[in-house]
Amino acid sequence: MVEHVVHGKEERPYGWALQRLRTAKLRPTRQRLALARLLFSGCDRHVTAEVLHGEALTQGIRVSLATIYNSLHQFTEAGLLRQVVVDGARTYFDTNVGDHHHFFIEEDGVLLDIPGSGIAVSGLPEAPEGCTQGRIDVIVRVNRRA
Amino acid sequence: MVEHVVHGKEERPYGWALQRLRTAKLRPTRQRLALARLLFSGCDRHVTAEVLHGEALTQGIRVSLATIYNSLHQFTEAGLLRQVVVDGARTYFDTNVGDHHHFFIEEDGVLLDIPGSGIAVSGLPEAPEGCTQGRIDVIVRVNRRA
DNA sequence: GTGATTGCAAATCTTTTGCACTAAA
DNA sequence: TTTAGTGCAAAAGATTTGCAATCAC
Repeated sequence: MVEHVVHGKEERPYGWALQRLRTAKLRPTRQRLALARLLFSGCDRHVTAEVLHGEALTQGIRVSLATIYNSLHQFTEAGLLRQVVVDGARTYFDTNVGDHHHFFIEEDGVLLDIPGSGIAVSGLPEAPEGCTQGRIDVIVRVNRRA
Repeated sequence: MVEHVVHGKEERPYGWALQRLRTAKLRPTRQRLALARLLFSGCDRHVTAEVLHGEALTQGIRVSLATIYNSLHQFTEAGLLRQVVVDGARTYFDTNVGDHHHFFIEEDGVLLDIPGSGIAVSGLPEAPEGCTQGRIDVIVRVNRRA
């Protein structure tokens, strides 16, 4: 049994998912561990509940869709994931919780990260009366060329 | 019977909705005319299908929800409305089709326009390989202060 | 054990669809 | 007429919920 899984350029100890769940005060159940590994072991990704579920089943991980939804929301609350809204039809969860924005390819519902460094939104008025400013989402919609 | 309806600072001839529908090549039916008046007679607004439907019923306009959805999409295709996605739960339609962005008050699902003039997004990379850039949406999420 | 978590199936909610009926041109 | 548009009720999707069974501690 391998002791590490590769993550982009760096490696992550196998017990990494366990640590993250513990830190997030989420009981490391079989399902949550498996999902955490699916989500965080590779490069950054954008998943929908349906896609993640399919992936889990493919890899022989038995999880119900309800648990997928629960976990995605719990991970999001814990700051391990970020929700991205681009398309009324489905919700995307992004493993990249850092500062960045998105390209959205409308034809095939694909999201691509745009690193946040370098991007600036200027000329914004201040938040409306009685409101605190939160996250700024920039979505650049793009279309496949004919 | 008044001959004009007020629209912000300017006035609009009563037959205005009719004109818009004709121009958009949409048959001016009783329902579409009524909805066009509800949508375009006052200030710019952000409506959901449900809200528009309720409003129509309140004013004694008999329309089915299916027709509301049909009309909202037809108006959007005709460029009279613009769809705004901020919240996976429902779709908003904006009567302001000009260049602008939005504040979104998460607590109560309210959208506010931010005039586009003056706002600039700098540092964007070019669209991904084989793609043409479309609209850029900037959503500033804000929260009610305690 | 005990309380948190899971799975299932049913429920909910928004949006879409099929089709007979009605109205505009 | 002729064809587009409407309403209804059913269907479709995505997501949530209730609750008994199961698991982590």
